[in-house]
Amino acid sequence: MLSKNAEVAQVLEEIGLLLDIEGKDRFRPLAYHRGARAIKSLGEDVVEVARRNELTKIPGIGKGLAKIITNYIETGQVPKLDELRTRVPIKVMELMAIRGVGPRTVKLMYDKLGITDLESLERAASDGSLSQLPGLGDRSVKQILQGIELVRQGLERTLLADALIEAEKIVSALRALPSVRQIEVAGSARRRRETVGDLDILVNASDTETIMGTFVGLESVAEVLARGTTKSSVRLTSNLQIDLRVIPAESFGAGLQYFTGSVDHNVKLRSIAQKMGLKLNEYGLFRGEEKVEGREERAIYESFGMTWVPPELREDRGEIEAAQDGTLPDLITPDAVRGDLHTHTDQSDGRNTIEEMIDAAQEREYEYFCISDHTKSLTIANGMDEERLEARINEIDRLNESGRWKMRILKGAEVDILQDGELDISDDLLSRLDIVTASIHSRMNDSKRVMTERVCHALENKFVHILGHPTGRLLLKRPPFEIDLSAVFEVARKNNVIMELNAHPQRLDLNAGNLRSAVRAGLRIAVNTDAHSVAELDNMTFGIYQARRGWLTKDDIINTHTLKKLLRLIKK
DNA sequence: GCCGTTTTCGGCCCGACTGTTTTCAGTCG
Ligand SMILES: Nc1nc2c(ncn2[C@H]2C[C@H](O)[C@@H](COP(=O)(O)OP(=O)(O)OP(=O)(O)O)O2)c(=O)[nH]1
Ligand SMILES: [Mg+2]
Ligand SMILES: [Mg+2]
Ligand SMILES: [Zn+2]
Repeated sequence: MLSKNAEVAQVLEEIGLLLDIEGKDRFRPLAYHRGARAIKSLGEDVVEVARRNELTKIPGIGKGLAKIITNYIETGQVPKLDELRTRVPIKVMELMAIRGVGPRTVKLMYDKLGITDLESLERAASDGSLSQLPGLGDRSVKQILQGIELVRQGLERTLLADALIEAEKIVSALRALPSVRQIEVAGSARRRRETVGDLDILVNASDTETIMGTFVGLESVAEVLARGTTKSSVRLTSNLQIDLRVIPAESFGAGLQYFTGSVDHNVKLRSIAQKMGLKLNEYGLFRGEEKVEGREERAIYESFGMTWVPPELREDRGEIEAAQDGTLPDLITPDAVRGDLHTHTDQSDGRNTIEEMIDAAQEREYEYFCISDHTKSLTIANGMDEERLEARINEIDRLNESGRWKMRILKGAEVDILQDGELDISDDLLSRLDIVTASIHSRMNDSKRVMTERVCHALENKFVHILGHPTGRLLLKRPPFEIDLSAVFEVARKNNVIMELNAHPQRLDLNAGNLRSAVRAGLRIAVNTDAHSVAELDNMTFGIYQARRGWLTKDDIINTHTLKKLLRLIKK
């Protein structure tokens, strides 16, 4: 099951690959690849963007690609792709997914041996015919056979949260080496993308030999993909790929800039350098032979008359222009958070008691903390009925009165939005809560129109403060349900409802693109952990990462405000 | 196909590693 964005990206990707293979034009396929990347990292429903007629506002999408996308959304058809597939009947997506196999190899294999898919390639590799092709020796064939297996296993991306744990292990192993002066995680992990394709690690060191040796010799390494003097790659037993780049001190800033990406951000920056008669690469910024900058990443941006761009924004979505104008946002930082407005206890499906959760919140020096267990229709989560909710309200009153905690404990609930958009708890009881979060937990496959009406209706309930995980996505598992977010935003604005940024590493919902649109639509955001245990309170960090990717500032986020201001802002 | 304080035409980022190759094309970052 794919989201529309993923479908559209795949269409563009496949056209790009087929054009690559035809080899007629070097640059046209690049445009399709760039378009595919742009849609993949859009972080907003492409259907919505198309409906607003704003596809060509996306960098890399022009009239041509916009037409293909619109047509695909409206009819499900892509004549250009059908035509290409007829001319070049190759399953490019699966063949080119093999490491080491690119367009030239696919074309050669097709022309000489009629290879069109993994199966026919495997046969040719096994019966010896493949190694007869020019440029393909026994080593290549062996690598291809291994590659076929990996493709069949299905290469998934990895959740940022999981990847960062793995990164820390590798970083600490390498940091222990005496010749290592600096070491940084770069790539999409440094940009805090919610999922990463691999880990990219940059080292500043004098002695590259020992570094590379240690790196490829790490216990978790399953396969060494490349080993050079400045760059090596391995695949771990977990199948996660790690790229290591070693760069000398005087180039470390340029190396970090390069290795952080994104590709499109890099290409744009390098083009700007070019136009200024300069050259930017991972070793520095050069005027002719002379290195102008390189040690400090910041100085490279400043050389272009830009302010330093926070890695989370480096996606070529307007950040370069904003850096030139000096109008980059002052992004939210973790220390600005004053409380968590969505947490669970063992009253519903949480693991810890209410007191354990409050103690943990106190340790995090919060000023307020909302307990918001599930309500009755979520039976699978042991949701509370009115009676239990009322008892909970009284309990929190007593806890606040006890004076055991400096922090204010807010009375909340995560109330289920029913099939008809009504809530499963009476207004009477809702009125006694400080914070009401309304969430969809059922019937997520209903049509877009139904889902939109359902959510909008719930937001019109005058006791609802926050819409919980507004699109219901589960990363690597379930795409967002279909919903017209612009309509939701409009109703939310009218009714003073806040959008949640659910900080669970598998949700991060709203995502970056939608956060940006929500704020543009005049809404505020609550960054909430939805913690089901004490440990999960630390997921706030991932929420802040995503908020930064959504260009959010402190003021956009409701739980950076003091208790007093918070309560005033949520008032209907 | 995209895009614009050097252009609406004519450019399009730049470098490392591998294999099989006699000097580099292909692939990947
Ligand atoms: N200038 C330039 N830099 C590139 C290119 N490809 C990759 N890079 C840089 C920017 C990337 O962020 C960085 C790491 O490459 P990756 O392929 O791992 O991409 P990234 O980490 O951004 O995304 P990922 O989550 O791994 O798919 O290397 C390129 O074609 N040109
Ligand atoms: Mg990467
Ligand atoms: Mg990489
Ligand atoms: Zn919840």
